Amino acid sequence: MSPLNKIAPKITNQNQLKQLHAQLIQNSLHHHNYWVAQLIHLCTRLHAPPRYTTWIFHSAHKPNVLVFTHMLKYHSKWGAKNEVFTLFDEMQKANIKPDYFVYPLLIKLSGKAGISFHAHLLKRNLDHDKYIKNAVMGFYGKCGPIEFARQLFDEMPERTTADWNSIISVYWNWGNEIQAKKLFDLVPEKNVITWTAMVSGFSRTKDLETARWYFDQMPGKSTVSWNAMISGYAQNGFAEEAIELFNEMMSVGFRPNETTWVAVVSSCSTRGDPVLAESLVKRMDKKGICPNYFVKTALLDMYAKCGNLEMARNIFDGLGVYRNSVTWNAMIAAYTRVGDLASALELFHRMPEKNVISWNSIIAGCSQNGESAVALELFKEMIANKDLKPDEVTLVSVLSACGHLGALELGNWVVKYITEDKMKLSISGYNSLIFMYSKCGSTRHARQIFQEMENRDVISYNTLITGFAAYGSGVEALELLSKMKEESIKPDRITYIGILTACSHSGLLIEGREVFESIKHPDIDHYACMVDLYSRVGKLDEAKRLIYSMPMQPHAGIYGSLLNASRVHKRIDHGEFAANKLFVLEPENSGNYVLLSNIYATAGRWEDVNRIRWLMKKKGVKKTTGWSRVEHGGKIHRFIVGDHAHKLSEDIYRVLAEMKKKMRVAGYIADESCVLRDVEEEEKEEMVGIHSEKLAVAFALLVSEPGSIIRVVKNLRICGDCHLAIKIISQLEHREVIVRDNNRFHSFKDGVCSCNDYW
DNA sequence: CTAGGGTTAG
Repeated sequence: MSPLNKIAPKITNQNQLKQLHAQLIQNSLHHHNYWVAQLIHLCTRLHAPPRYTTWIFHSAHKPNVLVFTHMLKYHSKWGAKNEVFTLFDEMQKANIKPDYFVYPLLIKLSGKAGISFHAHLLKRNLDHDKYIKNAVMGFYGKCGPIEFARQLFDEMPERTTADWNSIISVYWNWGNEIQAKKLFDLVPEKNVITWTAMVSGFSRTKDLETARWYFDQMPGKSTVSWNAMISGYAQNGFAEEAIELFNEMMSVGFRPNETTWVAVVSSCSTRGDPVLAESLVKRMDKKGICPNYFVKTALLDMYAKCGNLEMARNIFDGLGVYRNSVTWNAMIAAYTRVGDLASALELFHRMPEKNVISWNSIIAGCSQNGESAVALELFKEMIANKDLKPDEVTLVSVLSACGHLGALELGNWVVKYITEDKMKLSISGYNSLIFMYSKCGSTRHARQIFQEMENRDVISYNTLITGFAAYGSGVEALELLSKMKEESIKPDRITYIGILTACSHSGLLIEGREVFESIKHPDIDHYACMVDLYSRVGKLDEAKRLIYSMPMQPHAGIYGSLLNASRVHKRIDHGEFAANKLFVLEPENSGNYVLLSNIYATAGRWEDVNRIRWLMKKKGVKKTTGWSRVEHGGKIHRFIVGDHAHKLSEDIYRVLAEMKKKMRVAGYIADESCVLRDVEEEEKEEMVGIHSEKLAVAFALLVSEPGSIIRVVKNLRICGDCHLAIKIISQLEHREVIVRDNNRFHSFKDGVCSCNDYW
């Protein structure tokens, strides 16, 4: 025996492995099957990269069973199915009979094809071997039917503790807590593994108290037992408990291994605390830990969540061949978290094997960063791929994007998908449905979903209340407030914002004031709602008094309410007050200048109109315009002022021209805003344009069924004359036109607008 | 060489 034999078991990192390899080459031993097998075994243990390991494998001239077996184990550890089966074919071609060690590996990896393996084994009479039986049991335990696994267990002539442990973990994998516990109580000789299985089982059902009970009762603990409990805490968001238990583990003298570090590092990610991150890294360095790729991925995520994107990217780049889908996903999520969609998308498109989580990360990332249209495009791309199945997480993001865009058609498609697939939704799934329907203007459906829910949380209530608020259904919103108190769900600050907005949009001054006074610690947004309420009902002096009495510095939204109400209620004094505050707070916002100038124009004060125009010019404020969007045929069409980009542009402008003609015949002036009188010709050119809403409406008229509802979505303040135009269109066409503006719905039918405070 | 612990998305 070579002295190298003594070195092999002591090898703990890849450098030592390479040294051993070099020595073998020097002694011309690297072709020997024994050493090839040894080296591959070490590669498996040390997570060596596939290229290196394959190279070692090929240095054997005539690989034997042992070499093949180790290579199979290596690939199966990486989950490389194709490689495993290719190797199995190669093995059969080389006329090497697979032995009792090979079949279990194959069965484990074969997925649904495991049944045919079982048949293959039965045919060859190989199914009596203990290991193979165990593997077959494991297969049925994993892929079902679970009864087959149980039958194999019951038929065993004698059962070792390992067999008991296997069947217990099968039940845990299927979430059958009752059977798992029943069997646990029957195990004649429980060992550490039996106990640890219970700890991890209860952790998976989020019952950490019971998990901890088993952990505490456990007669002898191993590192794995500690890991099970620490990971249980970490995965369920109990970062404090995980770290505390980790410290306890160290103090009673257990050595943490890589898995321990993964759990601890991920707890630190949950906390997002850079100081703790720093101290953990120091501790790891002091221990001289050589992190494997699991630890490195956890570290990547930790750095990303603690705000150090540069370090995260360093780890990502350094991982090289060890990058897997988890690494990519973590890095993509890191970019979307800070709003760097460009980098996230770039990585996403470069990523080799995208799984559901990759798609979910990028779709949610786009949706949360205001790129709802991109999110929906990506979703369509995702479902075009038949190998991928969107899950609830996907649909929550997609429904949210649908809501933001007012894409009811696609939203309904998602609902159909959920129904047809018999998908079981969690509370947040239902909440996203409420959100989608509310935002698309279907309060009836939103309410229906809300009523169908078995359990509701504060978000369910908030979403529906906010929906009612946008629709001006103040009474319904107030009813929900009392209903949630009945259900003993505590209203939070968002609830009160919703309620106050609802009161404000339906002119419920007394009720709103009552609610406002009941809020224990009103914050700036609650004051803003209250100012808005006073403003809208025309009590501008009260509004101004409230602004002065606020314990905090008012923000732009507060003066904005006052300014808008000053226009409606024709109060130049308050308008000037609010506008002057706004010119300081947000000098770039053109809307404020336009509003004040509109106020002057209505009063016929043309010098002041011109003064504001001049002020805008002097400050270099550009009039900003927003997109209007209309959904048709599951696609979002968006329009901007004077837009000619749409492929139906010509027809759209033709429809618009027809509309204008009809309007003129009906005695309306469609285009010119009253502000434009006495304004120089060149400026007039710039101001008029064709409003994006009008383009959107014209498009909708062009493509939609006669009599159908037209939904236009815009998130900026609408100018008065545009409302007028839409009003006229709805009158002439006998169509309902719904406009979402500033998160508020305005429904026009036969020339009547359902919102009462606008004119 | 069959049983317990690992990183990512809402």
